[in-house]
Parts: sequence; C-alpha cells; structure tokens
Amino acid sequence: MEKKAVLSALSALSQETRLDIFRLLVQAGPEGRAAGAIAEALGVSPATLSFHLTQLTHAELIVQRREGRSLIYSADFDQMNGLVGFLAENCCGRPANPATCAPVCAPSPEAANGPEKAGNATTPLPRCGC
Amino acid sequence: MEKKAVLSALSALSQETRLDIFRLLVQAGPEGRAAGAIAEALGVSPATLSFHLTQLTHAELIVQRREGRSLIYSADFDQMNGLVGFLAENCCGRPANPATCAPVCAPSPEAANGPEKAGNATTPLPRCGC
DNA sequence: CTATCATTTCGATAACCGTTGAAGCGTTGT
DNA sequence: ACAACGCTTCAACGGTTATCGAAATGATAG
Repeated sequence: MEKKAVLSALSALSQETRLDIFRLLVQAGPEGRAAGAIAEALGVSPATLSFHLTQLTHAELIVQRREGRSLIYSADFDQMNGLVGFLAENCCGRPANPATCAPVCAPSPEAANGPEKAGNATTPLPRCGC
Repeated sequence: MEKKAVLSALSALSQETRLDIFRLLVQAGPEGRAAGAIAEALGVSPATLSFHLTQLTHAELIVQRREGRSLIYSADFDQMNGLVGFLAENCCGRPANPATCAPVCAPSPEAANGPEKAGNATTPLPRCGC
C-alpha cells in the first residue's frame, strides 16, 4: 500500500462521522448498508452523509453498488488490512525485539474476548517477523 | 481504547509529516530518536517539527524522555495496537464470516516476507474471533 | 555564572475542512 | 408520461490546521 493511499485513508477516518460510518460498515460485513439506512442509524442529514460517503469512497475504504433505487455501501477489508500493515512496517527496526513490538504485531487479546497475558511469545509474529 | 482517543490518534496520523515522524519512531523502536535527529532525517524546520511532536504526544501516540540536553521521542506501541483493535472490532458482524474478514484479523502476509495465499484459515483468528 | 546549544512558544498568514439548504439527477411505480 | 423517492451535487460560510521567522525557555558545558 502506498503512502499516499494510507494518508488519504487515515485522513478520511480522522473525522467522527466518517469513523462511525466506517465502523458501521465494518460490522455490517460484505452485505453493507444502504445510504439511507446509514443516515438513519447515525442521525446525519442526507447531504452530509453523501459528502462523507464520497470521501470514504475516494479514500478507497468503502465500495458502492446499486440495488433497486438504493445505493449500498460496504467496507473494503483489503484496504483496511493494508493500512495496518503500513503502520507496523519494519517495526522496532532490525534486529527485531519481540518484547517491545509483540503487541503491535500480534492481534490484541482484548478484541477476542477477555484480557489475557500478552507476553506469551511462543510462536513467531508474522507481521513484523518478531 | 475509547473512540475519542482513536479519533485523535487517526487525526494526528492523517498528516504527512506526522505519519513520517511516527513511522520513523516505529522503526526506531523503544530507543527512539532525538528531536533534532528527526528534524534532520525528515528535513523539516525545528519549529514545525516541535508543533507536530506536540500533536503526536497529545494524541498519546509517542512518548518523551530527556537524555542529556536532548529530548528523545519514541512510539507508544500499546496505543498503536489499541487503534487497530478498535477498527476491527466486531468486524463482519455475527456470525462472523472468515472468508471475508480474515484479511483484517490475520496479519498480512506481505508484511512478513513474500506474498502467499491468504486463504489458509486453518487456525481461528484471534482479533475478531473468526 | 555565562555562553551555548536544543527545543519550544508566539503571532500571523494562507490553505483546507465540515456543515447546510436548495437544486439536480437517475430510478421506480402508476 | 408523471410524480414520488433516494441520493448526490452545488455554492457559501465559519472554524480548524499547517507553516514560517523570530523570540523565549530550559539545560548543559566551560
């Protein structure tokens, strides 16, 4: 993923309404949601929503398709993954130090279910090679 | 990680100079870099750099410490991880669909070394529970 | 204690961003 | 063909942000 693309993705997500939209679509999965449904769910005016959807689309974070007279938007998961990869790239320099960069490279335990010990570095961490 | 914190982190990173600074510090690891060294490495004026370092510090993405007459800045890896976790939270709704959200939850193969098949969903993916 | 060095703060300017109401465009149903 | 509907585009405004030179701060070294 190129720096320019990452920058526009971060720029797009750095706005509360757009972050809400994106997260809503991430949680909605590939089925996505109609523009009107998003507007209602988040309580924003159609004009404002359209503006933000354009921004997110231009940042290539979401994708549009037509269904009847509605426009359905859904998250672009590949792009989202590329973003994370870019930030963690070459983390902790070389040689890598598992003790410090492990949290970045390994999925967070709190996102799965309960909090656990984060220090079980038994398996290598694929993202940065720690 | 709270939405407000995520928002200010994204906002801080959505600016080219700050993204450069942060990535430089991510790659520098816990040792960090002096403000002057960062300014030289990125070719920005001291005043401008200081402004951006303040922004990143206020977003809690980086941390400051003193060493001799220099101020050393380093990335806050916990915060970075929290950011990623927040974006992927509850991805693809319930029930989760591994086929579509796997790329988000699993570390990207391109960041490790060479590109591989991304579809080997043999083990469960901890971040979103797919 | 003074000089020097690294970094920050100040003040001002120009560019960018988010929001809104009104108007426009394409699609559906009668 | 016409009216209703969903959504987007337009034009304009108020607020925020990035950048710079100059001056101030804080810490070290001699």
